[in-house]
Amino acid sequence: MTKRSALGLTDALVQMSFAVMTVLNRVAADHDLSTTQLRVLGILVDRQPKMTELAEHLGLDKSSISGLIDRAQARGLVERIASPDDGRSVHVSLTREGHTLARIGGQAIRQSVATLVGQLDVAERDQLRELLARLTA
Amino acid sequence: MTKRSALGLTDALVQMSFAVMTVLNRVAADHDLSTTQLRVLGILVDRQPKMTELAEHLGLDKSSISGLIDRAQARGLVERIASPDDGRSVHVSLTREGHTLARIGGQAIRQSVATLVGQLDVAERDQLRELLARLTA
DNA sequence: CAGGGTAGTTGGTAATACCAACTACCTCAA
DNA sequence: TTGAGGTAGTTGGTATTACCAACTACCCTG
Repeated sequence: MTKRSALGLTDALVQMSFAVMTVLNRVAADHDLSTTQLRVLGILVDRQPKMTELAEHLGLDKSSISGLIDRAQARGLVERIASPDDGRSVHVSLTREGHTLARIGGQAIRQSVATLVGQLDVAERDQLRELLARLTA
Repeated sequence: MTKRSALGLTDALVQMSFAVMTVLNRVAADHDLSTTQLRVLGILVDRQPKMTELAEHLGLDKSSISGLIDRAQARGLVERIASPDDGRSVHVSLTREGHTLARIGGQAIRQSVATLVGQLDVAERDQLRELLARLTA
């Protein structure tokens, strides 16, 4: 039975996740963003999804996206672009400023998370990366 | 090689954390709780901290705790207990119902997270658990 | 025993996220 | 081709979360 290690693994994963979320939260707050907004920026770096696609990606209701994008747009971070194919659809796209902030935020996250994993040597990090990659696959 | 793994580790950790938070969120919602409330229950399982200690533990402002505990108390999940030592302090304690919900929630989390790590075999889980344990240490 | 510090609450604000209802648009079938 | 039904997004209303600043009640020290 794997019961003992399974229990410990869950706790470790949850604890780890809170640590990561704390980092994300802090990085976001440093730039006057919420974690969700920072996440949106990260998503938009290489995509211009429709509102609904963004909602699915984030696991949020589409009505939550409207306000989120409203605020980001008011700050000049994103643009709404009418779909040429479908008069109902709106694509969301980073502005130049949004791209800059996404890049800065990404760097800050990488740096902070790097601190988190600083305990591990290179081989262990590689091991961890591979194990995690297997999970999300 | 090195560059790819360095970038990939952060991304994998962040993605994993969102996956875990989604699980926690869903489990909490299943019992009409927020993630924070579920977390509070988890903390209180083996402690009766003061409000301020709880705030520190959660990384929240003490004023945020008041409302949180207000709502949990209104639902009969926790009790405020005046400190015998200090007339200003209040200890927070799970009620019997709160304990039950904490236990049920913990099981649900373990089960859902177990699904997340289902891709890994026993040896890999053990490896992952050890690596994560190293991080939080 | 007065003055300064600490614990917790209150009030006010903004953001997040939900649901339900709505508008505008699209598509398909009669 | 037109109208019925579905889809995309917004709006309005509500609850929660979390913050800060101001407040009350209490503790401790000089």
